[in-house]
Amino acid sequence: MAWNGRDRVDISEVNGQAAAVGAATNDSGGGGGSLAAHEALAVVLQIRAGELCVLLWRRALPPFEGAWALPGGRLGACESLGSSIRRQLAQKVDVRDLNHLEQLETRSDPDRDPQRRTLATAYLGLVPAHIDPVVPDDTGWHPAADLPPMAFDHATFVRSGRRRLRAKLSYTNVGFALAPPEFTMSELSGYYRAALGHDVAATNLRRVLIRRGQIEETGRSVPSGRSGGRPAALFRFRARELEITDAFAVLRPPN
Amino acid sequence: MAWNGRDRVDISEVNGQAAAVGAATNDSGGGGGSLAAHEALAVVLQIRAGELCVLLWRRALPPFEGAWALPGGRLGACESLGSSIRRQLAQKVDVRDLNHLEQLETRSDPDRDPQRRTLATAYLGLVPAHIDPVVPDDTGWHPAADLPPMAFDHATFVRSGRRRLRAKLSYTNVGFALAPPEFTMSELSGYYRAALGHDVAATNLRRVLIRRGQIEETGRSVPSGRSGGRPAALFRFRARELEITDAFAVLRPPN
DNA sequence: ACAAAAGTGTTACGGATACACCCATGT
DNA sequence: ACATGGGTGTATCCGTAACACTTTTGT
Repeated sequence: MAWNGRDRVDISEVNGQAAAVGAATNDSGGGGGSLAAHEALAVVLQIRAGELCVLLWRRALPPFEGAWALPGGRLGACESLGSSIRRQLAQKVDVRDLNHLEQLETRSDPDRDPQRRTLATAYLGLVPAHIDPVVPDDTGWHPAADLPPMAFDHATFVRSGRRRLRAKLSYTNVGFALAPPEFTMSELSGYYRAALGHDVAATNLRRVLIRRGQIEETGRSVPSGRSGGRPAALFRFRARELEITDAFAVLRPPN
Repeated sequence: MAWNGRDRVDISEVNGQAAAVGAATNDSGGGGGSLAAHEALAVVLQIRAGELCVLLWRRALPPFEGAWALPGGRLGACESLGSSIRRQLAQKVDVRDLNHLEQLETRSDPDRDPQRRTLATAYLGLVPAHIDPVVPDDTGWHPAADLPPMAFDHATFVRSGRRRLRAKLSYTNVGFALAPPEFTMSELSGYYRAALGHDVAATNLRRVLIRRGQIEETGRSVPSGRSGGRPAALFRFRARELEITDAFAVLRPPN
């Protein structure tokens, strides 16, 4: 079946002049469109004690009483989703030192919240390893690989964030968002190991990241520990913004 | 500053029992949260005449009168964003033969729509090259690399969709969504060339895709044209669902 | 026979991994 | 001296790009 005139008016009503009057009332009914609650959530990840952890808070009230949930909450009337999640992380869990924040995805299943229709847009936030934010009592870090019982569809957001981080570690410089300002190569390979879930040889990691221009030597080094060993050189990431350093290696343009 | 009790109640109000009564009224005001209009949009791409094209319709009314816009519209009360955009593409522009549909991103800038607060979630839809949907008069295909004047932030969604397609061509089997059920290797390399924006040698493309198990020979071939030449073998994609066929080649697990 | 288009074989090369070996320090 | 951990050099391997060559058809 082809398009009919009436449907197209739909679009004009939304973005056009017609929407200016009475929009809030005539929308809530049928298929024409509805106003829905919208919340911003964050999958905040940090490497803690050699393990990739996610920040969760424990719900005290139903639904999902006692289950763990992602920090976040309702979108304000005059803010974007990005600034909303930044504000809420700062206010509610005292997380201000995100080195990186990016949008993950939006879930819209009508039944995802049993109480009322709520859309949720999740963000991936990364906290560098040297920061230890003071979080509320009901809030804590949990291994991202071994989640406690989670509320709503929040577990799927966490898995999505983990996947995103793992993928980006291999073709971008996101590492900067996991590491402190300066680090040794064995520390860095520890962060990579925790995030990727498998061993990463420090010696080759160094070459890969230097070849790509992601890291550089600071010139300084840390003294060796009590068991001896050569002092480790200190490195830093050259950029503090996300960059794609290894655009896909296949189907690349001819010379 | 650390968390204070009042803020946390926010979250509970949203997802908890407190929200059951009076939510629609007490939300629209301050920073506590608001109900917003939400629309689903689609960046529908197809290779047409050797060029990557996007489906747009021309706005007849302000705002952005005369500018081109992505198809889509308001989210219905009882549908998810994915089913909403499928419905609207079928109803409004008669596009039913999407081989692939995936979410791109959600934009929430309060000023993105000058008339009223509207969030938009864009999807990437791919139509195979052998289909020619009957679209309304005000709707047409435009080269994705050379967009006409676009309404709202829609141009940024198109660029985002193009980037996504290009990236996924190199590490997934999305090609299946651009190509007809059967194709010759030179046809396929034409689709890749159009989508990637640079030459793709058919001879190597074949080896790459066969090595990865993406395509296989059908056993049949097409007769050569009037200018002669060896008949071309016909291939097909082995899967019709998105698969990651080349997980990132670096920082891979040790043997 | 010749031109045209498809397909195959072979080489070259870029980039990563693996691993042996060398360096700097503490005890 | 020797143990310990960091750093360098080098061999190897994997997969793709490039390109010459062969195959199959039409005129």
